[in-house]
Amino acid sequence: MSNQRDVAKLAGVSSASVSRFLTNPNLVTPKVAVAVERAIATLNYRLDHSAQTLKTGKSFHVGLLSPALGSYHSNIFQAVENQLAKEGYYCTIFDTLGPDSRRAAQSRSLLPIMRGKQIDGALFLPLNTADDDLTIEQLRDWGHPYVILDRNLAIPGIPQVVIDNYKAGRLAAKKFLSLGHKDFLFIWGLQDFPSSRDRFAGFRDELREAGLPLSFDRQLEGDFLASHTYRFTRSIWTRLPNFTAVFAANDPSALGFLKAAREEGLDCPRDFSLIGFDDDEELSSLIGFPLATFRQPVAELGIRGAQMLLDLLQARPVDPPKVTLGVEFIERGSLAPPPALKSS
Amino acid sequence: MSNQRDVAKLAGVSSASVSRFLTNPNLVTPKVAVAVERAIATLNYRLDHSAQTLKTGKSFHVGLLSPALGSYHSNIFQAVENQLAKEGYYCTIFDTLGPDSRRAAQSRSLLPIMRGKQIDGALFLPLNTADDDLTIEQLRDWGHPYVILDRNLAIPGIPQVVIDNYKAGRLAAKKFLSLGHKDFLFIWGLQDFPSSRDRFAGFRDELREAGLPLSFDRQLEGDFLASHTYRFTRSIWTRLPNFTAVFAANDPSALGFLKAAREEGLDCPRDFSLIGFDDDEELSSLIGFPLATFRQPVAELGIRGAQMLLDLLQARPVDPPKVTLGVEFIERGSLAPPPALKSS
DNA sequence: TAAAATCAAGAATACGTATACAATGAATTT
DNA sequence: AAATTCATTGTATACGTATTCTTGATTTTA
Repeated sequence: MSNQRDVAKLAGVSSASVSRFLTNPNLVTPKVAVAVERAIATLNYRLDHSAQTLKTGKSFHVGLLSPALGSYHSNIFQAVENQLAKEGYYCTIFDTLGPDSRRAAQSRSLLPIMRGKQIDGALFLPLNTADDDLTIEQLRDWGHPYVILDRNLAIPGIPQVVIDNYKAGRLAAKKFLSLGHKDFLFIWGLQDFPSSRDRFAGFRDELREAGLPLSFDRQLEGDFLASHTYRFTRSIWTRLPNFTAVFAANDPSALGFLKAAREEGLDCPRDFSLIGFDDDEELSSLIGFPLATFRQPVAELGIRGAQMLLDLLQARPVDPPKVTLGVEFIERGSLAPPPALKSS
Repeated sequence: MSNQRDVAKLAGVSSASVSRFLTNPNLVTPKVAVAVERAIATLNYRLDHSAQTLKTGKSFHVGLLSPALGSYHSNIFQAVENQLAKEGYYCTIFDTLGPDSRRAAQSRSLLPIMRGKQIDGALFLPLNTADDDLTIEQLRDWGHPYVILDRNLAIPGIPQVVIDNYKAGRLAAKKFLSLGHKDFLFIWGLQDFPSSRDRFAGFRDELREAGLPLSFDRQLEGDFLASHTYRFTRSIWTRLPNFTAVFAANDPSALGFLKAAREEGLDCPRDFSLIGFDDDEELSSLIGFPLATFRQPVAELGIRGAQMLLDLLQARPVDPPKVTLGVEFIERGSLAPPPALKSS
């Protein structure tokens, strides 16, 4: 491996000029530039990133604290990674689901991010509440820029990019109400998930304001999975109150519920309307069911988050400290007025 | 930020002792050990990773060259990450799907991995053939250890961990043959995918040896997606030869085909048998169809690959330079003898 | 008991880079 | 033509660490 001294010697200049050329080619004369450039090519020289980091204190490396789960997370990662690459930054995922990570978070060591100054900043994608609050607290007195993704925090001044799940919940309720529905069900995702809670809160608030509060027996437990929702729905079917409209925390839950309902002889949308979340076209087209749902701006979440972190890192003004992204409602055939109205 | 000198001063020892303590506590007297330990705690000192890397030439950081796609890839990542963490290594994903990555691969710069000595080694998860061969070539004269995952290469001496897709293809054919089937269809995944090709090759070879070669009109194009397979199958239905057994490159393809077949009045397994790949329990339970399939040892792929890389990095003997992992056949109700035999 | 061997810890140095400072020469102004 | 400014390059140094070499102290052996 060659270094800047070797390049300098071969090019007949000082090592300072080589460094200057690397930092900003305009800092040197065209003559030196070409000489250095040629020497670099000849020696196949590469900048030593560790030395650069040691000297400047900037690693051009950020951490993404995120669980390594399905496609939702990898979509975000992909968007983040691409956005960061535009300004020469790299990204390491610190899996918040690994066996060690939990212990690390609780021992207040803020994961291994603190390994020296290796990481310039962080994006945090919280999962559940317990450890996450700890992690956020640790991030706050970490001393480096960070951005929190997809988690609505009341604390002001914290840079965050969120998806407006609350508004989506209200929107779902509004849709149902405008069709004339009066008897609702809500199917939870994992209750730990802030997104799930926000969707519920919006749904509940809108209904409450319409004078139709959502009692506990109208809330079904779930875990975002079709299979579980299906089994659970079957097991409590007889105890279910009358309903004509169902809002589920995500598409698989909605379809799991649909399956159980069909086995009981109900049809959607004839007997009840259904709205899911997080448009899964593959799934619903395979089942051949036109499920109304919401589309989340997942890629934009990653892009905006990464851009915000980049701005913070370069001490550029961050337009708004908190960005809220809206969801898109996908209207499909699973919506209809309640049966009572239809027959009238 | 404090450094070893600060710690040394506070502890009343030399900075060399601090470094020694950090490297191996047995290198110093218990007395200095406690003094240093206390000073470290007081100053909240952290080792500077860049300086350590600069000095030692080891970054304890490996790269994972992989597309950031769905759950298959994030499962592998999670396994890799956890395994590496056991020996203190970290992992950065270099997305081989990003806009820059393709250009980088083709310009022979081996992605940004070469950024100085920042990366000690790499795991490579190839996707399609074109750029991948280039990347592999570059890895070979990179000078650092690397392991190739899930891509069967004939070149000997290259460390790789593969899943035996070829054998799985043969196994599927054997199953069909033992039930008495004689008319087959194969549904391709993306032809670029080595896994898809291997599954086909195994299937084809087994049938050929049984005297039942698989002609081109019995191979359907596909892209691993249910929706596309469904549409394509419908579009060529009338031109399809007689068949009683179908092997699809993955579960969604199989279910997409199933949907099209059902719309034509066929039933599985009454009229034909079906085998998928990469067990997707959620999906098949939601559809309520017992699809026979194969389960891939995805986690083990990541674990073995990471372990192999760790062994290479630490110059430990690597047991076999190439590890082949078998797949597990999941027998379910989509299998039956062909209708001709049944009626006899 | 003296000499040799072992050991712990301090002093000094190098890894590759970026940059403050000094020096040189050219270009501009008076 | 002399004085001043400015741009460009070279020299020297520091970032934080690991490690070699050296030194001084302790233990072992003859």
